[in-house]
Formats: sequence, C-alpha cells, structure tokens
Amino acid sequence: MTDNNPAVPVNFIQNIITEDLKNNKNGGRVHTRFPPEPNGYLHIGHAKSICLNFGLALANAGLCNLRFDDTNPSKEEVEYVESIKADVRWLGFDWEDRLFYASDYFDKFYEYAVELIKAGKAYVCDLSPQEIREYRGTLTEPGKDSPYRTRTVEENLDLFERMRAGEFPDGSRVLRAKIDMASPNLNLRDPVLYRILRTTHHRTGDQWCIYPMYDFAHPISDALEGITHSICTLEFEDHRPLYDWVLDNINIDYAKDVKSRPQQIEFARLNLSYTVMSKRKLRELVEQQYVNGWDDPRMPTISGLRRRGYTPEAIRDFCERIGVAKRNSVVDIALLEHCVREDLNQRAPRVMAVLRPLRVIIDNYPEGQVEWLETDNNPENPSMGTRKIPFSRVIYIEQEDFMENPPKKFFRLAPGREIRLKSAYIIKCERVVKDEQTGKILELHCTYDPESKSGGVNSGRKVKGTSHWVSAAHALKAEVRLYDQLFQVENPDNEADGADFKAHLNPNSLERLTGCLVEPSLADAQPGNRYQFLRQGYFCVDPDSTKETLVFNRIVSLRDTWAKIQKTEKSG
RNA sequence: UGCGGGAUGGUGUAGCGGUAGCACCCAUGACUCUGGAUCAUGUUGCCUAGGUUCGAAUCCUAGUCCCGCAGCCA
Repeated sequence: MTDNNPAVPVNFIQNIITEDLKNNKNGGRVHTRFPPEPNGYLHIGHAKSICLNFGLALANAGLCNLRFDDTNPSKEEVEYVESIKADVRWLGFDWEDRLFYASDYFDKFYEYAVELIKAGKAYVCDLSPQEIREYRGTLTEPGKDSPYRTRTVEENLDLFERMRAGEFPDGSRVLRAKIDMASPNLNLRDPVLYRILRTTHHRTGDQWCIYPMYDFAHPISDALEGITHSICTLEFEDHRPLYDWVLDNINIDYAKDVKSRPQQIEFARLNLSYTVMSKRKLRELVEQQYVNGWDDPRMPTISGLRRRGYTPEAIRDFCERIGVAKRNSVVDIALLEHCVREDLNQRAPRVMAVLRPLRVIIDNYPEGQVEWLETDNNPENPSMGTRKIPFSRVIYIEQEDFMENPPKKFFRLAPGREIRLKSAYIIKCERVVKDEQTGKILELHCTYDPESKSGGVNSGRKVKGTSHWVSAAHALKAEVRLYDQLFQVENPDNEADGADFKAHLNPNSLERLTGCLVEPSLADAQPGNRYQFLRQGYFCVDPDSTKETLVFNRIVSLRDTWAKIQKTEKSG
C-alpha cells in the first residue's frame, strides 16, 4: 500500500513496518511513541524523531504517544515538560489523549522488580559505584560476580523493600539484574535496575526515594502502552539485548508473546553542519550566556527556530528530505535553509525595507507630492492581492545599491546611471553628496523619468537593475537582527584539534541593525508575522517588537547571485 | 586480542542480480520591474582486493576505515 504512495517516504523502518503489516504482526497494529526526557529543550534532531514516530503512525493508520521519560528527577523539570509539549504541538503533531509519563508507572516498575527478585533474576547489591565499575571488567576483559549476587530471594526482597522505605542512604545499594558478568556486551553485566536517590520528583514529589533506570523502565513502559515499534537512536543498539531481556522476564500481556511485543529499532540521529546538537552543549551555551536563552534565534532548538521564523511546514519537509538510515551523517544546513525559502516563497508577503539607508533626493519630483503606487503582495501567488505604497521626493535606497566606481557586473545605481525603483519610476543618479571631512557618501541627487511609472503606458523601458526603496516621510523605523551560523566550522563537535566546541563560536553570529526603515504597511505587523523583504530575505517579527520600534529577525537571506559573483572575483 | 553497528558524487538518501536514481550544493544558459522565483543543461559516486555469474553497489571470501559501548544518565 505504501509502495504506490509517494507521500509516504520509504526508509528501512517503514520497510520493517510494511513487512510486519503483511505478516499481521501485532495484529496489524502500529503504535509508536516519542519519549523525551524533560531535561532540556527540544532541538531539530528531536524534530527528526518526532516526525518519524508521529509520521510513521500517521502513514500506517497507527498511533503515536507522547511519553516523558522522567526517571531521573535530579535532571528534570516541569519547565521542560511544558516546552516540549508546546514544541511538539507547534510542529503539528497530536498525541490526543495519549500523554504519558514513565513516572505514571513507578508502582508497576516496582512490582516487576519484585517479580524479578522472586524469580531469582535480580538482587540487591551493596557495592559502591566505584566497586561496581571495577567488578564490571573492561571492554576486553570479563567482569566478576558481585559478592552480593548470591543473596537469597528473601533477603533481596527484604532489602529492596527497605530501600524503598528509605532505610538506606543514597548510593549505598542498588538493585541489579542477574544476567552475566562475563557477557561481551557490557550492558548485560548485571546492569543496575534501581538506585536510591532522594530528590523531589517534578510529578511524584517525595513519594519515592528509589528510581528505576532507563534500561528497566523503557521496555516496560513500551509494553504497558502497547508500543509495537520502539524507535530510538544508534547508541542504544547495544542495549537492545537488555531491552529484550526485560521483556522476556516480566509478565505483561504485550511482552509475553515475542510476536507482538515491542521491537526496538535504532536509527542515526541528526547532525547539522555549523551547529551542535547535544543537549549538554546547548545547555552550556544558554547557561554561560553565549546565547540569549533556549529560544535564541541562532539556536537549533525548536523554540529557537520558531522565534527565528522557521515554519513547522519547513521543518517537517526538511525532516522528510533528510531520510532515515543507520549511518552517521552530517546534513548540510543549506538544506534546512532551502526548505524555509521554498515554503516562504509561496506564502510570505513581499514588502520593502531598507536595512542600511542611503538618502536619495529626486530633484525633478514635485515637492510635497505623494503618489500611492500599487504593487504585488506576492508575485508567486496573485491571490494574495496588491497594496499601495507611498512614493515621494525623498526616498531611501540600500547603501549597497549604489557604487561610485562600479565594477563590470554591477547593475545598480552609479553616477550617471539609471535603475528602476521597484513598482515606481526609473531614476538617474546626477550628483553624489559627500562629507567633506570623511568622504563618506551622505546622499544622492537624482532625477526621475515621469514616463517610466510602473504599470503606465510607457513603462516598458528596460534598465538593468531594480532596487527596493522606502519613502522618507512615510517609512517606519525598525531594528533588524541578522543572523549567521553560530559556529565558524562545519563540525564544531569535532574536538580532535583539542579545542572546546565553544572555541569555534562565530563572534559575528548576530548583527543588530538599528537604523532600518520599512514601508508603512508594516505598522500593524505582529510578532510571528513573516515577510519577504524584497531582494533581501525572509524576516519575522520578533516578540521584542513594540509599536515604537519594530524588531525583525532575518530567517534566511534570499539566494544572492551578486554576492557570489563578488566573492569569486575577490578570491579569484 | 571484546561486543554491536556502518561504508553509494561535495552533502543527504534510493537501489535488494539486469543501463546507479532523487534532493540539496555547485556551475552554465534562458527568463525576470526581486541579481529572488521559475525553466533548461552540466560536473562529480558504489571503501579495497579477490571470487561466483552472461551480468555484482547488490551474493561469497579476506581486508581497510569510521562510529558506539566500561553512569547508580537517557
């Protein structure tokens, strides 16, 4: 069924599901889950997982749960829970009534642990963390049995109960699975199932002083929820035998039958060029104030991308295009940028904004006259209509649209040369006024060709360049924040050169322009509104924006052929 | 000298014995009242060595390289 449907991207996990469906595995059910730990904000890498899990469910008439993996209260907070919910929703996915927490199952985990103890498959171990490490052996040498491994069931039961009752200090004892200290897979060398931890949990408060480990809690949570395909990242590959061991040794309907139990499947996490993706590193950037919070528009977090102006559609499209596989890779950030451009090209209204203004006086245009000229809101989408923009004798154009001594391929304004002002007139540069001291260009005096008015009968005359502009008397002041990559190198994670990832931070990742001027139609622009500033890029109104000063974030620039020409000529 | 994974253009991803495809990037041209968009064209690839086969990215053998694993984190 999916074979003929191009809307369903095929990847090796979909292939597994297709096969399972064919064999009526799990009774034809497909049930996935997105299981974040609420210990930080979600990033674009999580978006890949969210799109995968929810997308697979959607594509196969299945369900996807949102489940918080909150088994370690020392790192987790409600703030993160709330942000994660908001981010998943914003991305466009709906868990309906299936919002779960691993902490919902604390009682059950405890019962299953008791069950394991009774079956002689788990024991309380008094070794210190240090000793446990030593007994574990190394990658090449087997471990050795803990002296507590042979405790009786009764003793283990008693001790575990007292662990729960709070009789022992933090870290003094753990519950361990009794598997095989000589296993070549370290995860099977009697892994810890429960530890003593006196930390207030964000949901269960001080009800518990013992908490289950991921390896114990996760397979049980999956089984309890009837998850069929438990998708996680590559580093858990080695944990799969333990995942299966837990399911093999507990008594849950969904875990009993090997044919209908959750199956763990691993895929490669997303890496993006010029950024970092680990929560630890992102937190470091936030806490040490290299950026202004988790939602700093330079961050690869969902909240950062949202504030920057990325659309959920663009992010979903991106996640679909990058594919799903088992090989580690680094996706070019240019693909993400392409996805927003493509989305916004269709839907963002065009508007004129001058970032670095250069004053232009049109000497032969009547003083005091104002013409309201009609212009397209989006030439890609005529249904978005037109609007009127004011034109008058004094206008501003972009500083970089004028050069006193232009190189060959420069099509814009220069002394004696003409350009078309978008949706207005052709003007000619007659005179350059400079500061006598500094030589800085202060303003231009131009003349316009009254016959050349856009849309007019004689407007057909061609000139090479077209510039955007704003009327001086009508323009609104704005601040514009231009962003560049947060890091200067493609792979800041690579610490092979001995440098900390922060050494690669781009000192110019944020440039604030405060003297910008935008057309008056933007007066009512609301935070979150996105526009294409003609010839420059896509911009989004920032929440910092006020009635007095509009604040825009540059989402992404337009592709810039001229910039490329300049670059190659400089380097060539 | 352990175990588990993975190697397809610059990047990402298909291909499951029958002409190596798609997307991004890059380049060239057309068009353009956005040097945008659009359209057309193009460069670049199966880790290595053997083998099986009429035919191998795909199957077999032997290597090489890369990633992960020794938390009471997830």
